[in-house]
Amino acid sequence: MDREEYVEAVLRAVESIPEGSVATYGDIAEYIGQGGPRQVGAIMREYGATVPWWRVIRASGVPADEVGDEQLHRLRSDGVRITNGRVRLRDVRWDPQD
DNA sequence: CTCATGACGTAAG
DNA sequence: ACTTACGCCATGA
Repeated sequence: MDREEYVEAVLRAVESIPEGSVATYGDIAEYIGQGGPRQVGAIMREYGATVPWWRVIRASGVPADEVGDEQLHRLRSDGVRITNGRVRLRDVRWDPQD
């Protein structure tokens, strides 16, 4: 799998996250079966603007510093419960079969 | 080829 | 719960 294919795979995965669900960087990498969280983050930094980027968050449930509050606002408008600047992954974590 | 970097993750203190 | 360390590994200099 070359880089272009990898980029496409990441973007497709993110597009498939339904409203109301949230995935971690690691989830995306695992789903693709290639690379790791840092690679996914690198792709998001470069191409994230073209997909629902706000549905991808750190495993801790806290947004990446770069996006911060903007991400929390968008998630809340998706109907995701936010408590203390934090997403409850327990409740909303993406399941690829959706 | 070596080196630094980083929308990350996890363990340890 | 917070902070620090370290592992990770593709990418660019």
